[in-house]
Amino acid sequence: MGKNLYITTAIPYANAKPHIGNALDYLLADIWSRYQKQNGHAVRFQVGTDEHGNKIAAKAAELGVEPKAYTDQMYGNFQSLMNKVGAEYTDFVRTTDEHHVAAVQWIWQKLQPYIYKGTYEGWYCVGHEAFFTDKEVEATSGVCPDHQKPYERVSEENYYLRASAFTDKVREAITHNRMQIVPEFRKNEFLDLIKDGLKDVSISRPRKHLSWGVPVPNDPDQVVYVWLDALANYITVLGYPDQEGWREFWPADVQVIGKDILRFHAGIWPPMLLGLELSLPKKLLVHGFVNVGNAKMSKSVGNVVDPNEVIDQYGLDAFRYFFARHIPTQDDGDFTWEKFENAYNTELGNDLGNVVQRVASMISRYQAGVIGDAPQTEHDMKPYRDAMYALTFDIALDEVWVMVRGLNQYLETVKPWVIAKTKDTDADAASHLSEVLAQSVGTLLQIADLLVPFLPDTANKIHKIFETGIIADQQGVLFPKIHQHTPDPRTKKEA
RNA sequence: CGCGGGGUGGAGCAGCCCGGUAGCUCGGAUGGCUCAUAACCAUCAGGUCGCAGGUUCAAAUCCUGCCCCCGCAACCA
Repeated sequence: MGKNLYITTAIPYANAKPHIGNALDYLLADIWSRYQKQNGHAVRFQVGTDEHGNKIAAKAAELGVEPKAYTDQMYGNFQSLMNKVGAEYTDFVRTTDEHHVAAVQWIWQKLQPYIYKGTYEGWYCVGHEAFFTDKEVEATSGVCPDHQKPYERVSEENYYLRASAFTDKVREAITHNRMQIVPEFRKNEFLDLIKDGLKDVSISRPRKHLSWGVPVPNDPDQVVYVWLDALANYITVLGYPDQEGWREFWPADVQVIGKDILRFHAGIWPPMLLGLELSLPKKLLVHGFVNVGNAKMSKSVGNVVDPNEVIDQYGLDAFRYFFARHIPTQDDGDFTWEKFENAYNTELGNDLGNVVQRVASMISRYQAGVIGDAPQTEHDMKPYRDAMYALTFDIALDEVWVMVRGLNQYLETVKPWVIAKTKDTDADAASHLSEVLAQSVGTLLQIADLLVPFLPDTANKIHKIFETGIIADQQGVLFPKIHQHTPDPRTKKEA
């Protein structure tokens, strides 16, 4: 058995419905997790929701309920999305969990040597109850466009975390990949960002400006800033600091995040960990955004794609397939219904589904469903394994499809249907045919193994069909054609 | 002069580091086959490899200048 592994996903802010970006987090983490489990490792897989902060409080007030009551009804949306994308998570954390809150306060105490009180000064809008950057203030000529009031110069007392003290250690860890930022260009971006050193970060707010959050220990006027609170989830969910077991899983092997939150995970999180005398995570996997028709997804444009809709129409495995292979693991990707449906029909249907069908069908027809001995096939798995290790899941799937194509080409070369014509009169032909078909089954079973992390249901179905040595009854074909968004070739001919 | 990535046949990409047949997937055309989900297999379609120079026997690949696009730079998944 392998060692214990730990993977995390960003915890989304629970003030909105989950979207495709969240789904991507869960999917990538789940692929990695299933792959590791397949290879005999024990994997702990964290997910959760971030439930503190002004936006939550404001939304709750708007609805006339308590903040906690509000998040109680919101977090389930995320949980159901995780389940819907098939994420086999092991731990679900809410930042309003009692243990998490207590642990954050414990962490605050432990970090005391690196915490000091300072003054934050900036442009404040009373209507927003929030500070604005110089740039924003300048762009609006000093007047808040939403409230038609001038920004006020306000200073407030904050606690600060002395992140600057850890600049050298953090930079060194990133540079030498002890905390590896994947992909490399994100690493370089971040190193450039901190070339003048890490900045100390404000980690609290006066209660009058932030009412809904973890109270700062021993200071009733201050509330813990949400990022410190949120980042801590990765260890509190393991039971840190008081429950047994967390040491077996920390440091995390992979932390999956979106590109927008890299600087918190590379600039605040490591100083926190170092202050707590904990190891840094081994890898940060930074994925990009999903565009729709090359445009940014946004509610106002109305081009938001709901992952639930995709899954409901095409099935879970089709969803996982497209977002794993056609949205590059480490960069932005593009979704359109046409692209999706094309990939579904051609790659899943014509390539994979069809080749499974044709092999199964030949065995049923020529050998009454008896497979014979499926030999261990000897395809080169290294490119696939390398891609998985490099966290380029899209490339790994490319490799699987090389095998799928290869099998179709193999069949075309040996022509089992030709051999079958003489098998009744030629004993050699019969055994040759059996050998060829068994060989094909061997390849399909291997393909199924490689698909386990990506298309668990499909992999399982393929196994079911062939594993007993006799072709099982098939419940229809694997990926039946769907033409909702693309022309149907069967009707096109008539035109 | 902020840092970085990129401009390759209709679309999306690889190749460039280690110069010398321009490759892959999808789409299109033709042919083959009939085991299969109107599928599969083969071949072809001939693209100034952003522009202009330079180095070289030879450059998509190295050097210089220019044009254009994008990411980060700013608490946008």
